[in-house]
Amino acid sequence: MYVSPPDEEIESKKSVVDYKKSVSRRGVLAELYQSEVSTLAQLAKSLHSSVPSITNIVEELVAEKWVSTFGTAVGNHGRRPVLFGLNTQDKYVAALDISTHDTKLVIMNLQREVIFRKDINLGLEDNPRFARALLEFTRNALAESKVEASHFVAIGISMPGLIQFQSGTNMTYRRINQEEKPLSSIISEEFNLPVFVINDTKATVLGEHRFGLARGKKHVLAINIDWGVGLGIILNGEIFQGASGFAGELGHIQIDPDGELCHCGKVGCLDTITSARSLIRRVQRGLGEGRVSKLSAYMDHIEDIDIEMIIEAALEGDAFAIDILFDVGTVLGKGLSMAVHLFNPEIVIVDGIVVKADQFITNPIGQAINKYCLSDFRNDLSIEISQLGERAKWIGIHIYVMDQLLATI
Amino acid sequence: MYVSPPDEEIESKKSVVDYKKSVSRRGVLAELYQSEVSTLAQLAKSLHSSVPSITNIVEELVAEKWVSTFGTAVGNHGRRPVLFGLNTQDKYVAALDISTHDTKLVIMNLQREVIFRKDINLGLEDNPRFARALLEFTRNALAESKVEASHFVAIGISMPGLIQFQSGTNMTYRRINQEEKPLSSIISEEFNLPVFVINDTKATVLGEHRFGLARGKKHVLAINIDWGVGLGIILNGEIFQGASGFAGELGHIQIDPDGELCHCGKVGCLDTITSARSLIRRVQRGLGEGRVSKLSAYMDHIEDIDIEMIIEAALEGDAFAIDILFDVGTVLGKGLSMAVHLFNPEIVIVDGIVVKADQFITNPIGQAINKYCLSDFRNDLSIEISQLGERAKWIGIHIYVMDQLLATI
DNA sequence: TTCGTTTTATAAAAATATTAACAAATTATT
DNA sequence: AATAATTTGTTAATATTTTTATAAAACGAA
Repeated sequence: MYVSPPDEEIESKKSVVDYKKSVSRRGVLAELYQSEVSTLAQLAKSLHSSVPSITNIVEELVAEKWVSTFGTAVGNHGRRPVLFGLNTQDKYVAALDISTHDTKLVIMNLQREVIFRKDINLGLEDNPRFARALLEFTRNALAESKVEASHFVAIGISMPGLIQFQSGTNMTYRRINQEEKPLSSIISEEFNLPVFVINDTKATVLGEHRFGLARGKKHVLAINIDWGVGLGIILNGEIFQGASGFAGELGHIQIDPDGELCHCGKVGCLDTITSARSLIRRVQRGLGEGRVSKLSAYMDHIEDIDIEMIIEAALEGDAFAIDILFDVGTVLGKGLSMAVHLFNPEIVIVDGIVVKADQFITNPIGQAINKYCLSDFRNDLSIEISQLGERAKWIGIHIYVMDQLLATI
Repeated sequence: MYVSPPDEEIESKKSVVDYKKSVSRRGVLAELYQSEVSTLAQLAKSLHSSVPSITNIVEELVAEKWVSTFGTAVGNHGRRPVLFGLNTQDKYVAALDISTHDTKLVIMNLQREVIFRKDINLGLEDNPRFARALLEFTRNALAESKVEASHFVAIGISMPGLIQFQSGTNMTYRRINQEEKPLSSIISEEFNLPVFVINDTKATVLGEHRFGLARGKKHVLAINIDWGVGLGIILNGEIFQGASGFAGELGHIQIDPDGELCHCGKVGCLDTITSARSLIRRVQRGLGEGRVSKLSAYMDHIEDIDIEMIIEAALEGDAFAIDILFDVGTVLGKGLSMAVHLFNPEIVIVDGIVVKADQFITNPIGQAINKYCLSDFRNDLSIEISQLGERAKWIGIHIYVMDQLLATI
C-alpha cells in the first residue's frame, strides 16, 4: 500500500536550501499547470526568482520527466524563447467519476488531455459490493488502457456525499468501506498509488474556476442541480472545504418550515423540493388537479418521470412543465441567495441536468436572487451556466490530485 | 493626504533580492506579532531561513524601531537566548470603535496594549454631521493622548454596516461621506496616516481568532447579537471578506416567509426577529395576553424596553423573559445552522449584549443547531461565549491594521 | 540587405545566504 | 565541584543565487 510520508519529519530533516528548492519546484510546476506553456523569463518573473535559478530547476524537472519543451514562441520582438510545459507523455492521472447512475474512468496526461475513457453502468450504492465492483472495473479499465502502471502518478475519485477530506472517507456512504478501511485506502493499496477523494460538486467548481467560466475569479459558487443540490465553493482562489470537508451543504438547509420530511430526518430541506420524488409528487398533484400537459402521457407510469422529462416538455412549450421549473428555480434561488449573503461571491455558476432548461431555470433563479438578496450583493454578481459540462468534473479531479501531489514534491 | 503607493509598480521595480528581503521582514514582523516574543532560532525555523540571515533582518528592524529586545528566556537547557518582540514604545495604532450608541478611541502600542482611551457619547448616524463630529473627537483625543503625531503608524476604524473593503466605503451609511469622499479618506487626509476600515463583527472575530477562544482554529464563525445580528468569518485562518467585503450578512437571510417587513425591504429577515422593535412588540403582545412578568413594570413606557432589560428579568428568573430569549435563541440557532452547513466551522463564538444571558441564550442556540444541523456538522463543532468582550474588537482592529500595513513594508 | 532595437540564453562576476565550526552560556549528571 | 550535554551567538568557509555582461536570435526600419 502507498504510504504518504509524514510531513513534519521530512520538513524538519530538510535543510533550508532543500526546502527553498522544493518550494521553487512546486512553484514552477503550479505555474506551468495553470499556463499550459511558459518561458523561463515568465516563470522567473512570476516566481520572483532569477532566470538562471529557474533554468536550473526547469532542467531538473525536464530530467525527471515532469516538464518538456514545446518549441519556441513566435510573434515577439527579440530572440524567440523556448516554451516549457508539463510533459504530456510519461505521467498520467486516473480519474474515477462516480455518480449514483454510472461510473466513468478517465485517464488524463499532465495537461489534462483525456487519453482513455471507459464507462460502466455501475451506480453508487452504499454497500461493500459497490467497492468490490469499482475495484474490479478500475483494474480492468487500467489494464485495457495499455498505459504502463509505472506511468500513473495518482488516482483521483469524485463522488457525491460528505467527504472527510483528511482521510478521504465518505460519511454519506459509510458502508462502502471494508473493515474500517476507507475506499481510498482500498484502492491505494491495490494500485500502490496515492488516492485523493473529492466531492463531485467541489470537483466541478475547481474545473470551472481554473479552466472554465470562473477563471481568475476570487470567490465562486457553483451550484449543481439534478436529483439533489450540491454547492461547490472557491474562496480566495482556492477550493473551500471547511473543517471536515463538508462545507457547502446547501441541500439540507431548511427552506420551508412546513415542508415535507427529508430522508435526512429534517423537515423542509431544499433537497426535498428538488428531489425526483418531490417532482413526481408535484406532477401527480398537478395532473390530478386537471392541468393539461404533455406529461399526462406518463400518467400510467408516473414513477418514471424525472427532471429530464419535465425539462424536455418545458422546452417544447408545455406550460405545466414550465411552471414546475419556475417553482423549483424559485426555491433554488432562495437557497442560493442565502449562500450569496454569506459568501458574497463574484459569480455563481449553474450546473447539472437542469442547465438543459436554460432560461426556464436561470430566470426564476435570477428572479429569486433579486427578491431575496440585498442590492449591494447583486450588483457585482453574475449568474452563468456552465460550459465545460462533464469535463469540468474531470478537470477538477485532475486539479485536486495535482494540488495534493505537488505538496509532496 | 496619505497616498498608498500602487503595488504593481513597486513590485516590478524591486529587484528579486529586495522582494525576498521584504518578504522576510514581513515574515519576522508577523511572527513576532503573533508570538509576543521569540528567539532568533525560533524565527529562523518558522521562516525557513538561517540564523545569520534572521539576525541581519532583526537587527535592521531594531534599528527602525519596529523590534526591541525583551531580556532573555529562562528554563531551557543551553545558553539563554535573547528574546525579541515588537517595540512597545515608539509606534502606535489608533483605533476608532464606532457603534450606533457611542464611539471610543483607543491607542495601542504594537503589542496591542492600550495606552490611552477616550469615549464619547457619539452614536453612528447616517449624515455628514457625524463625520465632522468624529473628526473633531479624534483630533481632540489624539492631542489629549500626548502621543507624538509622528509615532502613529496607522488609524483603524470599526463600524457596523456593509463595508467595501477595497475603498473603505460603508455602503450602509453612505451619507457619512463628504463630497464623494469616503470617511477613511477624510480621516487619512486630516492626519496624514493610512486608514483602514473594517466591519465591527469582522474585527471581533479577528480578535477572538488570534488572541481569544478561537486561537489556532482554521475555520471560525463569530456571531454578534445585540440590536442586529452580525457574522464574522475566519476561513483558513484568515478573515473572510468576500468579493466586496460584505460576506457574512446573516441578518437579512429570510427565516420566516410569513414574518414582518424588514427595514431592508424584504420579509422575515433574521434581523426582524432579533431587533429591538420586534422584541418590544413581542413583550407587548405577551403582556397583553395576560402573561405575568416583571416586565409589566414597564407597561407605561413600553418603547424603552430593550434586550438588556429582558436579559435582566430572565436572570432574575422571570419565566416570560426566559421564554422570549428562548424564542430568539431558537431563531438565531436556525440562522446559524445555515451558516454552519455552508462554512463547516470548528467553533462558533457568541458575542454581543446577549452573552449576559449566558445559558438562557446558548441553550436554545445549541438546541436549534442540534435540530437543524446534520449530525456530521455538529460532531466537531463547539459553541462558546466570547471572553475577550469589547477588547476583542480593538484587538481585531489592531490585527487588521497591522495586516494591511505589513503588506506595504 | 544592413543596422539598430529588443528579447533570450549563457557565462562570469558580485552579492547574498547557508552551512559548518567554535566559543560562550547554561543545565543536568557524575 | 567538575564534567558532559545542550543550546545560543558569532565568525569563517562554503554554497547558492543574483546581477551584470555578453553573445545569439529575431524583428523592423532605413
